[in-house]
Parts: sequence; structure tokens; C-alpha cells
Amino acid sequence: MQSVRVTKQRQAIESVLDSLPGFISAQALHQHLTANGESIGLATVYRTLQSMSEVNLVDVLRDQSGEMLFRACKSKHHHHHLVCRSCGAAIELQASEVETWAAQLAARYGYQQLEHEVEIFGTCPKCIN
Amino acid sequence: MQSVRVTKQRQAIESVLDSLPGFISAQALHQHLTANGESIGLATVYRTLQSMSEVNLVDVLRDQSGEMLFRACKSKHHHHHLVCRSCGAAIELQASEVETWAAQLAARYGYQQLEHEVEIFGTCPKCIN
DNA sequence: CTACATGCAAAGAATTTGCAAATCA
DNA sequence: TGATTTGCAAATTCTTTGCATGTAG
Repeated sequence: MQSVRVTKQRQAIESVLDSLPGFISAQALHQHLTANGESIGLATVYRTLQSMSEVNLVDVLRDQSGEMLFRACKSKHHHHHLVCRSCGAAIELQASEVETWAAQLAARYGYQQLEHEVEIFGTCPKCIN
Repeated sequence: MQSVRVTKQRQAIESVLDSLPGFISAQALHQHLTANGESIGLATVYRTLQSMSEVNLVDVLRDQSGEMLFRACKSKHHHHHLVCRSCGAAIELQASEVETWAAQLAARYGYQQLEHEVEIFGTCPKCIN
């Protein structure tokens, strides 16, 4: 039988994710944890984030360098993000227009099993100053 | 003075890219070349693709594993793609609706220096069979 | 000629994995 | 106790770089 154990490490990870407004990389999350006195291995951070993403507890996306970014998932529905390149703050976007647009293209070109990725990166008001 | 030299390797790369309908990874492109008897180093493939992308001779995107994919760029304008997950075939999409949508969000949330990434992945008609 | 390109190997960086030791339930 | 989880280090991948050598112009 498979179950998820509530370990100190996992709690620490969830705690940090919940306190953050936006996306963070596994590496940065690990640094954040160790900097605050937590004893945790980088591999554990990766493994925990992966398991959390598998059950949709976190959103995952990749920045332009290909690095994975994670964020506590607020809504269970399909959505996209407006992400600050500087601080990682993210706004969830529900965009039925985009969904419709993608679906129409699917039909027009005969593509199936569609999946789309829409992320908008920019600099948020706070980071502009 | 800086100029781009027309070397055998570069020609080989351009030739392959031009013959392909879709995206290909640097690694796969290198394999393709060596398999066809070309003598070329992987580093050269990477360097050439990078220089080509800097002047927009190729489109670049990342697949879900974070690997970079390249494709001969047909149109000089900003656009997105409908990419086949299986064969890499890509259809260029001009989507003013999406551009508008992104711009409106920029304004609404005060984000600046926006950049968006919109890629649709699916299985093309040929690969469905 | 000579500035740029290439090849190779080494370096980097992010992520994953093997395995023994630690630990939640 | 017994199945998971952790830590560490080693292994994987993709990509970049250093440097001596090759070559297009």
C-alpha cells in the first residue's frame, strides 16, 4: 500500500511553497531551506517536488533557461500564468479564449491529444521600481 | 569585423534544417548528420544553432523535458507553433488574438517588458495512424 | 595572412538514481 | 516492525567552454 508520509522535510517544503507568492526553482528552494537552518538534501527537494507535481499539488513550468520552477497550486483547474521574471510572483490566468483558440486549431489541422503551454513573462510593478 | 563563414559544417546543418518540416534537437540533428557521413562535432552543432537563433534564422523552443528544439524559421514575424510531439512537424500560427490578450493583461496588472510563450503540442494526422 | 570556425575533451549545471541509514505510522 | 523517506555521492543529460589547429576570404 502506498502512502505519503508527513516528514519534517516535506512539511518544510510545503511551508515555504505556501508562503511564497510565485514560482521558485528547486535549487533556490533548497537554498532557502538550508539558509533558514533546515537540514535537507537537494535530492529530497527534487523528489518531493516531483511527487507533489504528480498529484497536482504544485504547478510546474520552465523558465527560459530550461530550469524547472515550482509553485503551490491554488486552483485545481487548468490555467496559465503571468510570471514576474524578477521575483517569480505569478498571477493565475483563466483564459477560455485561449482554450477555444487552441481547440479550433486542433480541429482545423487534425492534431489530436492537444496540450498547450501558455506562459507570459514580464516584470511586475514592484520589480519595475 | 565580424562575418559569418560558409563552412561545410554550417551548410550541412542548414541543409538538414531546410529539409525538415519541424523541430529537431541539437543532439538529434548531430546524429542525423553523422549518420549521413558528415564529419561534424556536437559542439559545432550547438554553436551554429545558437548563432543562427541570434539572428532569427531558426526558431527555438523547449520541449517538456527542457531540451531545446530548433527549426528553420520561415517567417520573420512573431509567431507560435502547433508542434507534433511525435515527428516534430510544426505549423506556424499567427495569432493576433493571443497577442492582444497578452497585451491587455500586461496593462491590467502593470507588468512590463512582456514576453509570452505559446506552444501547442499534439499528435499530427500522420502520426495518429 | 588572419580572423573566425572546428574538434575534442573538460567543465558546468540541472536533475535523477542507487543504496545504506534513518524514521514515520 | 516494516514500508517509506532521506542523504550523500555518483551517474545522467543537455549544453557550454578552453584551446590548439584548420580554413574561408
